[in-house]
Amino acid sequence: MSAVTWRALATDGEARAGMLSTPHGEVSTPAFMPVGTKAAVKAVDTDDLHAVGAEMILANTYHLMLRPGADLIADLGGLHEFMSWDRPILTDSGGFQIFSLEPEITDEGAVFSSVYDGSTVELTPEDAVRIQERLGPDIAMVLDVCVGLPAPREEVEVQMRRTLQWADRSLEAHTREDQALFGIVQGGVDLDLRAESARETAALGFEGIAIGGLSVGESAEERNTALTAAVVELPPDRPRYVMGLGDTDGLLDAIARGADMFDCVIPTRLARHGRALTSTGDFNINRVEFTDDRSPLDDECGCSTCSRYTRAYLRHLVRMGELSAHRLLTIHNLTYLLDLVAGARQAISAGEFEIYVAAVRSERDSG
RNA sequence: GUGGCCGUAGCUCAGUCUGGUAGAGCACCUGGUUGUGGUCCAGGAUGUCGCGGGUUCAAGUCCCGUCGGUCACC
Repeated sequence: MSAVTWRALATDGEARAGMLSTPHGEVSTPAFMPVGTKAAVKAVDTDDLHAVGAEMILANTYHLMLRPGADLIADLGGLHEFMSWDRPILTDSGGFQIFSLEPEITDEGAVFSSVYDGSTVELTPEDAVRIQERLGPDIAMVLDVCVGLPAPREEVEVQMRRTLQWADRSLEAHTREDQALFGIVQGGVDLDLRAESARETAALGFEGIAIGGLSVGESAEERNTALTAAVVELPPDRPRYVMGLGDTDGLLDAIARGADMFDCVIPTRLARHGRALTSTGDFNINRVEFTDDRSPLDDECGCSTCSRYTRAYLRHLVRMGELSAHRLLTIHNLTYLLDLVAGARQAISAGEFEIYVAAVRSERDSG
């Protein structure tokens, strides 16, 4: 019996709408997962997350193993109880930190210098699985090696094969039956490597498969062709998760190619930097033209920020460094992206996904 | 009243001794940020150098005067 299953509800071309079932409930797909690296989506709380329509969130193995530690979280009842979030959680394995923190990598694993105190931290694929079993998310990810692009083909190939080896070891180490383990496809923007990685990863029998190593420096076109090359090799009855992707065009492109799940720091990070995502394009609320603007961030948005506050007020909060600015903009940006994928789900079910994409882009480009 | 110090970008100031394309930090204006260190990065705009006169090829800088601020003393 699988911890996590996915079933299709509708398809439109390659795009698919479906339902992901997890130990902590169901998630409609395509789904966008806000990022809560340290067991917190920055600036908001779980009430806010429910209010903006988030059904599943993401946390991070590397950060949580260091602070406060996986054993402590396990003692306190696991991630869900620890952070008071009773819906599905997915944890990233620390693979992205292999990209962003540049640890020493061997066949055995990765050796980090802790970002908190500089101490040496080793993380093997087995460690990542064991730690995630302690943390207790609904979905755990295998430790992978995410390569920044552009990179030499040899480097991409070496790390893709290493990721496959690690995937195999991860499955071997995985014991919790109430937790799913997802494999991760690598291969950069090389179509043959992508296809091979996808085939081999799929053959290992994961309950779901992620496509990683994208949005790390390649062009949108390269990303899309790499995505297609991978997706066609994946089993149609398993969820497909594109890691780290979260700009409007990227999401629509990936959904059109059959992707089901996404996460990205864009909405939350940009919010803390004063940038608002809207149906007519994104902008920095700091701009002087908004000084006396009485309109909401987005006329079409129904979030609690847009229903109550003007651009002029939000600009003031951002400029003064008021903490509420982070929360209010984060609520709005998450609402925008979650509404975007909700619209995609609806359009797929109605057989109108292409029309939806055209409408979203047309409105954005007119604004 | 006498003496000292100060007056340069929106703000705080460097540059004056030893004349040679007017600067920095902050603030301001744009843009960037993709499996997160609330950062950071990259560009940009900004000046009657208090005012007047003099010396000089050339004055923010040297000289004279003057205005304003400030401190000390009487």
